[in-house]
This record gives sequence, C-alpha cells and structure tokens, in this order.
Amino acid sequence: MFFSKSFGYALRGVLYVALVSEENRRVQADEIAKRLAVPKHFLAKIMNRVVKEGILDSTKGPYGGFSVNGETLSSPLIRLLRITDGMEQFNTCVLKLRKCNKINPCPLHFLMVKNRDDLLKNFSQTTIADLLSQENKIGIQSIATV
Amino acid sequence: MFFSKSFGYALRGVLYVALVSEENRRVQADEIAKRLAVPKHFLAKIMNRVVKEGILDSTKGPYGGFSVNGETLSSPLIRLLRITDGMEQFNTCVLKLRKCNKINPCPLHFLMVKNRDDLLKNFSQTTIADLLSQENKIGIQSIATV
DNA sequence: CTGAAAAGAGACATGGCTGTCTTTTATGGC
DNA sequence: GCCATAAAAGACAGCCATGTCTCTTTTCAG
Repeated sequence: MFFSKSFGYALRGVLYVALVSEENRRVQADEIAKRLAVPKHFLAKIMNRVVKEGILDSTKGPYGGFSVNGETLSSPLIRLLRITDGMEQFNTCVLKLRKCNKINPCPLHFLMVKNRDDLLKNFSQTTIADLLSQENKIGIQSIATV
Repeated sequence: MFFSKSFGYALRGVLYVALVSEENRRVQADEIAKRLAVPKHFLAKIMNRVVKEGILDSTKGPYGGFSVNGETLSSPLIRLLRITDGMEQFNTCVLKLRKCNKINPCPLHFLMVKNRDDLLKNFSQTTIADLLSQENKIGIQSIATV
C-alpha cells in the first residue's frame, strides 16, 4: 500500500527490461507499455527519470530502447522509490507535526516508527536482483497480469 | 507516513475533544481549529463524518459543539482511518495488480504483507483511550504543536 | 544524405484531496 | 417567538498525480 502508481510502473518497467534483457536486446517503451498494460507516454516519463538516475540505459533511434546496465541488478528498491515518491514519507510525522520526534512524540510516534523503519530497511536491502531470484519464480506474468 | 491529512485532523480533533472533555464541556469547531492550527471548515467536515460514525456527539446552537460519548474512548484508530482514508490500502497490491495474492504473488507481495498486517493490527488494537494513557504523557501540546 | 524509428520534452485534460467561503438548519436563552 | 450561536451542507478554487497527445531530437539503415 501507500506508494504511487508511478513507483509501481517504475519497478515493473525495470523488472520487465531485466527479464527480457536475458535475451540480450533493447526493449521499447511501446512494448513495455503494451505488455504491462500501462499508459505509454506516462511510463516513458518515469523510465526517463530511471535512466537519468543511472538504473537503466536508453538509446534513441532505430533498434533503440531501454537496456540494463551495471547498476540495474544491484539497485535497491529505495532508489526507485526515491525517484518516484521521494523520501519525505520516511522522515515526517504521520500527523504532519513538524515538532514530532522521539523526545517530543506525537501520540502515534512510537506506534509508527518501528513499522516505518522496517519498511525502509526492506526497501534499502532488497535489490532488483533479489526480486528476480525469489523462490516463487518471478516471471513476466507476475508483473503483467493486471 | 502514508495517511491523508484528513486522518491526522480527525485523530487530533477527537483527542482534543477527549482531553478537554475531562472538564466536562462541549468544544466548538472554532476552538479546535484554533488550538490545533487546522483549517476550520475543512476540519468541520471531517468531524461531521466522525459524528455520523458515532465516535463523537455534536449539538448545534448556543452551548453546542462536540463532545465524547460512550464509544469515543474505546474506538480503535482503524475506525477513524476507515472514515478518512478507507480500507482499500490494506487489501490491494502495492503494484495495483488485481490478480496479486499469496498464490500468485507480485514481486513485492511477501515483502509488503507482513509490514502491512502489523500496521493493520496496531490500528485495530489501539484505541483512543490507549493513546491518552501512554506513558509519555499525551497532552494538548503533543497534538497542537505544528 | 535522407527517411524512419524511438526516446525526450512539453502542452493540456481530469480527478481527488485540500482548503475557503456562504448559506441553511437546529438549538438554547431571553 | 425572536435572536444569537454553532453545526451542517454546499459551491467553488488550487494543487498534485495521473493520463493523453503532439512536437522535437537523436540515431540507424540504406
């Protein structure tokens, strides 16, 4: 829960490229959008930011498209989340009280902080490669079936 | 993280009424809005839904305002969250894949499910009374200091 | 060098959450 | 009954995430 659609598109896009890159070819935004049932131009903008961040490569022109690079597989999920959603959610009070901290906690502070830190830890430690090598085989169907 | 401003307003509003109700009086939306530094009419709409849900009482006219009732203190946080944000976030896939479940999990399914269930459990078990009786004294300052 | 292919960039539309303001309804005191 | 008070209800504006569409730029093939 809790994350933007953009994050979902980014992750599914990267996973798709990584999966078909085992076939050692570039993947067009058009193909990704069709296979993942995602709006093409919106996806393209997100993929563009993923490329700028260095998690994927892209090439224009014929035979162009997106491809994995040396950073792709070792990128933790938090890198994608930072691109699409930012990190503010992990640093701000649930009740949006700026003065809330462990010294002056809001009523929900300690209720939330463990949960939030667990999630941040998961997203910091889990990489694209980890997702691809999960026991329950991750295949295209697991990111394409809307 | 993750919840709407409305939820924060609702919770802080209920807590404020509960706190000053120890003085056995009704509390006006105007006072709540001023003390919590929250937009009055927007708060009023949210409080209205809280009243409809039965978590608070309200009376119009002179000497009117909001007051606690028999359900207020024993209400779990999830009741407020359901009013303001709905429950969908606990039942839908992070990647918004409708077919995602433990039989056909998306790549993030098992990463998210424990975290989500922990949070849901916390919000289902923690009541308004629990928040008011936390060890670190919850006072008006802890919900008013923006 | 030219044309086609594909990413990149930007303008615009939509919907929901947030916020402001005005009007209506209900209530208590005189 | 009248008036003041306060919640309830509704109209409207702004912002942001999402989504659509068009135009520009880059690159490859021949």
